[in-house]
Amino acid sequence: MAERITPRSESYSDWYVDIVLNAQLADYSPVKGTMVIRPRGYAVWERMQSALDAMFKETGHQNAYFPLLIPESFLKKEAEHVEGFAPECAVVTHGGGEELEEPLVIRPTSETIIWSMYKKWIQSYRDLPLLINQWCNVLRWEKRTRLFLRTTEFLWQEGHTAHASAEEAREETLRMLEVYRRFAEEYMALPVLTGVKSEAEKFAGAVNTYAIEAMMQDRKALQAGTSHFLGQNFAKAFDVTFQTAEGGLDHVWATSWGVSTRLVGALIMAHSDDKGLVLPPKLAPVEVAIVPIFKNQTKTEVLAYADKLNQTLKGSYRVVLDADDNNSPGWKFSQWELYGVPIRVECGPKDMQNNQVVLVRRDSGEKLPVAISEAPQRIGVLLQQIQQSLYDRALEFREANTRDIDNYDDLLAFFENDGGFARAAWSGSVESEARIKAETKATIRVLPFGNEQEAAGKRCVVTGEPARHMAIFARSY
RNA sequence: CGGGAUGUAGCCUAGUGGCUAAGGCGCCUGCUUUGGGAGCAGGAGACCGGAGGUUCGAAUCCUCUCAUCCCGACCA
Repeated sequence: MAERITPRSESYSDWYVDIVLNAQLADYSPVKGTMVIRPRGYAVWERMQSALDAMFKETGHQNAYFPLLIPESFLKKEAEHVEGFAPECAVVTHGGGEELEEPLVIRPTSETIIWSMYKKWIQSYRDLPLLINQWCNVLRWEKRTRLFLRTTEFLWQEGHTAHASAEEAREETLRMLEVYRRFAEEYMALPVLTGVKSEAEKFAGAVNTYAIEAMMQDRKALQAGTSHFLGQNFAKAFDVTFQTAEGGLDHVWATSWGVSTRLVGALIMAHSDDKGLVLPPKLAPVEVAIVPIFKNQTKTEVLAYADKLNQTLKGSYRVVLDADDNNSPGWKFSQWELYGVPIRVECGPKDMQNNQVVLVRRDSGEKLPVAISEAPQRIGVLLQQIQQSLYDRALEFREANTRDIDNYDDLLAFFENDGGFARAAWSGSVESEARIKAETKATIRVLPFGNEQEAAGKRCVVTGEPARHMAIFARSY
């Protein structure tokens, strides 16, 4: 306890690890690349889940659960899919003490098992659309792992939908991308760019991959969610056809979309500071921590005063009263800051005399004395302000670190000296994207919607050929 | 997979061939304290990552091995 957190300026990745461990969000577990999500971290994930789940239900989706184990042959049915995932699959070869006839893959994603079932369930256009989501764990054998951001096993949500037409499936893909954008911005206070991924970055087996992309405090990009238009690729691989209203037979059109516990990592890296975690109020498991300040003579009165406030707030807020008398107030202040609680309420004898309490903002450190009778209302307003100012600050940071660049030397210099998001015209060729990656380590994070029009008349920043896109380049997680 | 680092009590660290492995934090008991990480007294807790070797003697030297972290390559 009371351990020093490495300052961001010294080492961003040490800082990140220190926050995760010291704020008790997660801990390393015995198997390489895996982690335990501790109660403080899991509570954040639960809040994310419940907000997202409600949004999925509102858009007509139902939850279901498909098995962890997938016959190895299923993965092989879609050519790009198997090529993309085979290297990172864990395979079960033995069960019940015997070697299995067919090895079973632990799901790296569930498209194949789901589409094998959709084949049974879909016969007619009347069965469509089929809109299913599942919350589960998946396993990808990653060579390099980082707490929350990339772990061998992680928790996520995967939506899989089937539609009667390409247009409808495309609409669904974009609808869910929009759900993710809203969630990131409204709940996580995280501004994101939306758009389509380049060929090199798209999902194995998709026709198009769309993503929300955020900037972290070290100016690197983080893909926070993806939504895929799968075309008829999986329907063809698994032979899923349906009778159209006109009596014909057609393959089903598909989408899939997901966000994972990586979002917790995004949340940490977007808002936290050298004192510890900073959580946006909407996702904070505890919104308000009350710290009474008392001496022996005043203990009873102050605790009664604090508890009265606690009881008043309880109905409306997620609040804890830290009545422990072993730790000093200063210790508690630091502790609740480390845990990222948005508002701390200090109340001691001086406050009692004035019928007030002191509200302290986690994001700014600002101390606000308020009349105790007004505290409940003021806290509500303050939580909203904190939520908003976290978003504003993150947006301001992103804007300040996004640069329009129109020649290759500047692009090289930008990633050499500054880093951030570079917006530049791009020909659309695989070679030029590969060259930028090789020389700057930056990749195309996203081709923002409407970028083609903007690119008209411009020349590719790498090759000088006529540009087809305005692309966002950045180094990424 | 390549490079680097690290494994000594729950955590951090000292100990680089020689007495019973040392200190800080945390933990337990008691007292005292409490407006920005409190103090005193007492206490529990370690086969020094593992195996083998060298030696009268190994946490320390050698060999092998395991694990984790960081950087890079790879990567929905």
